[in-house]
Amino acid sequence: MRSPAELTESFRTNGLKVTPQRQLLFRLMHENDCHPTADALFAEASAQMPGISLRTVYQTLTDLAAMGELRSLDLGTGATRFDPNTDDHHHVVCDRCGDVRDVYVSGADGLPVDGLDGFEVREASILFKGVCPRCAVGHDMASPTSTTPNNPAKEKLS
Amino acid sequence: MRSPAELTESFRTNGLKVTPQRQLLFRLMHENDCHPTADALFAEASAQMPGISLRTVYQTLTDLAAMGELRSLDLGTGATRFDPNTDDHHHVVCDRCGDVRDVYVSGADGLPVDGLDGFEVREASILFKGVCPRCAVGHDMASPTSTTPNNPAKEKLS
DNA sequence: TGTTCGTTCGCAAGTCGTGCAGATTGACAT
DNA sequence: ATGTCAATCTGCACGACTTGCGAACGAACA
Ligand SMILES: [Mn+2]
Ligand SMILES: [Mn+2]
Ligand SMILES: [Zn+2]
Ligand SMILES: [Zn+2]
Repeated sequence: MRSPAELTESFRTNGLKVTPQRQLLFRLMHENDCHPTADALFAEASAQMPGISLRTVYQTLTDLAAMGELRSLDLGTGATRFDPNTDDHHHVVCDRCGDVRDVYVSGADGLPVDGLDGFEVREASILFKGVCPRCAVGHDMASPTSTTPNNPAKEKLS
Repeated sequence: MRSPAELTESFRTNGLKVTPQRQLLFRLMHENDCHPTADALFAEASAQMPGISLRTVYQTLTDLAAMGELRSLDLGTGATRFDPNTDDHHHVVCDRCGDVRDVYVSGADGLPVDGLDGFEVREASILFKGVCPRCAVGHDMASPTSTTPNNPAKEKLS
């Protein structure tokens, strides 16, 4: 997502007003990497701007998504999540705590897909579900003396 | 999903009762390939059994999913869809009409995934979005004299 | 045929998101 | 600086989807 200054510029040149509420959300989303829900952003925003309405948070996020400044995600966790990262990437979500992280899958394009006879595909998203490192602590059946030495950077799918 | 007879057997041996409502849903789901919502199944069921409740449809589908007899899917189309196909497969959904089809992606396992540091992945699902052949008719900007000769069996991702 | 406990049903309630309309205010011209 | 006007904000009601609850019901078995 672009910087608050760039968004301000862009909004004004498009006849859109730059309100304090919008500026606040520009700031809260910029460089945010935790895929917040509208409600979570409403909580953060309310701390800095008491009286801001949840309706406005929804409205602004929807607008930003429509402009392509951010992506709205349905990860099956109940509420829509908003993502300032507009790169071509995918997600992994923790079953236990709902934490979401970005993942990058190389070579996904070009895989043979059987069954889409005639379907004109416009978008493909990959969603991983599992358990995050924090939630895994003390909950798995691994040997008691050693945590599984997970490769911190690269693993294989499934 | 297993046959109504097999499910009946399985239910009874597990101390679960085989009610007319359940038998009907066994039949409606068996060999169903259109990924219906609870409400759609409720409509079908009501035709054959007036008075059956939507609550019971939800209950039975949830139970079957918990037993692994079917899968419940959140494809971002609003309502949960229920899938008697328990194979390892994925889905493509039409943006316009919501139609869903099964797709099989080979080689998805083994793709290098960057960013899941420590996440223990238990499941990976791929969701394609696009336009189905029926909805594409007369709505695209293709040359007017020829429909795009889509390969009917195999295409490449994205 | 009677007992029992799982099941069904109807309704209330919960979650998430949107429609609406009056009050507010940013942007710009005067 | 002030006025104008349309875009925006807010609060509330509403819609779609799903689940909680408890009384009535009925399948399974003796
Ligand atoms: Mn992301
Ligand atoms: Mn399927
Ligand atoms: Zn977690
Ligand atoms: Zn379609």
